[in-house]
Amino acid sequence: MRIYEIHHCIVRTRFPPSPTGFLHIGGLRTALYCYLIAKQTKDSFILRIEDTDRERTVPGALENIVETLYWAGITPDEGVVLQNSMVGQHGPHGPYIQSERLEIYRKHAQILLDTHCAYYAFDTKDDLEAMRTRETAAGNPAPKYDASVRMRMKNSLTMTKEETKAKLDAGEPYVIRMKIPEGNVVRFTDDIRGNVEFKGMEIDDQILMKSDGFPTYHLANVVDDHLMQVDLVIRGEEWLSSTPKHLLLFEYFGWPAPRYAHVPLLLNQDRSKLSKRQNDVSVQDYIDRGYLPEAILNFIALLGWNPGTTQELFTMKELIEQFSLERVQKGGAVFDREKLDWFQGQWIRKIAPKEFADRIRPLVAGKYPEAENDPKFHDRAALIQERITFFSEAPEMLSYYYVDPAITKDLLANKKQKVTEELLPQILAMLETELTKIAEKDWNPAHLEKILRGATDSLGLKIGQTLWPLRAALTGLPFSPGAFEVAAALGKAKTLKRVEKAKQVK
RNA sequence: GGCCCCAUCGUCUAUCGGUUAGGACACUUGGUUCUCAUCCAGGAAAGCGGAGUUCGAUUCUCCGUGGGGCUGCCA
Repeated sequence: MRIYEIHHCIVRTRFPPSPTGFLHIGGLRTALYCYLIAKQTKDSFILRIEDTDRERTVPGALENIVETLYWAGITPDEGVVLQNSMVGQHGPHGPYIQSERLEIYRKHAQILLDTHCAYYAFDTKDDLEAMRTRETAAGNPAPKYDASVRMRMKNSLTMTKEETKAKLDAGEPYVIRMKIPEGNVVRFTDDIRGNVEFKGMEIDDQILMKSDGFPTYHLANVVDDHLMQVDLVIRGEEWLSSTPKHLLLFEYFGWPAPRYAHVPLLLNQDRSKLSKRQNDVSVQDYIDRGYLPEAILNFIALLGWNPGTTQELFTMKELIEQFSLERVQKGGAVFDREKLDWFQGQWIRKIAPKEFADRIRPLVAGKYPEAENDPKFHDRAALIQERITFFSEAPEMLSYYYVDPAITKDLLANKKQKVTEELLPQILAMLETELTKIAEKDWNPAHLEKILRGATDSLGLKIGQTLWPLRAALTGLPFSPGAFEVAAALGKAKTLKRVEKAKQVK
């Protein structure tokens, strides 16, 4: 049971990745869902960069994230955008990169300090580690910096105002922690999970400002979502248990909280959280392997969401029309490469023939320069479009147009086709004489078929027995488009030359 | 350990108390002018366990069990 009917109201959403690596496939799905909801309600999709962890920020990650989003067609209306292929920012609530908003966070942390919702803490990492060791030894299995230990640590709640001020003035490093009231019960309605209740939950005195002057996710996220007027937060399930902290922060500031929707995680085959060890996790990996954005989008949209109908293939436009949080699954979804490949095959076949040819031509020409100016390239490409799943398979599938294939006896003779080595000379001889008789103007699949069928019949053979050696002689491949098509496309001269060559194979 | 979330074919999922539990991928059988692919037709394949509510539970409740997440001066 869902409380919100989200279809008819306007919803601003945001996707806030951390530039700690290339865009993650799970992140792409979250971004897609955010984008779909915003577009569905004709509102804005914001891209914000959360680079508050300076140690984990990796160079180039930000660019990759933005470019990959554009590759997928998930284009932000506001925030970090691409302007003339360069990363830029756009919108009235900027900057949209958190490291450029430090002053804003500092100011808001001060508000919390002033209202006694937060306090300074001077404990060093060693102090904290010692505390954890001590508490664990005392039988506390999960020590926290909460009310139970807070009063024994070095912070502005245990020190006098003068002591605190002296430490601050002396430039001693400090963090700002969020003060958590005791014994609260937090309830909220998640747009995917319904009512979520944290009973008797112990929230820790979360650090809001780190000693390096950067905010943590919790502070920055809440402040930005409010300032950027985000209506709906769609994020991964790993954030579900920290939502009470965020809700409390909104309460401290006196701001209305946005709605939340926690999407289930993507899983490995063994149902653990999708990991690098077992899968390609960055979208870049899939781009490099040649997956189409349409295939990736279609596949991940359906990992955790379903339309309620038997439709499997979706364009972005259809996803925008049909997507709804109500139909998002609560449980995690295993990432199944085989199904992804099926979508890839479906989408590669949907490409217009001309575009398909234009896409594969550079690849083929890279290996066989002749293809560059081949006037018949489009016809050749058309024959393989439904035979390949990736563009990268094209060069091999078209190789025999540009180079004479290596032909082996093992390929020419084929048990399954009842082509024995003894029969081979007879078949090849027949092919040569019959093909020689055909006039250039009649050199087309239909006529070739008519002649070859007739000749095969009169030899008392089955059509497969003549066509297999022909196709093998022409392509040198165990599989390819049909013999008639290939012969027609190759032309009479080349065809005869290869049949001739096949006769020489020992 | 604590807190939280989740649970239908191998996988992604439909089902909003009554169905021969449906579809898709993968698998498999057969067909489609020769191979491969496409396409078409068919097959095998599922409600974690136990109580309860109900005339009737996959569906509602509870308890187990299992899986996952969080429990950082990471997000």
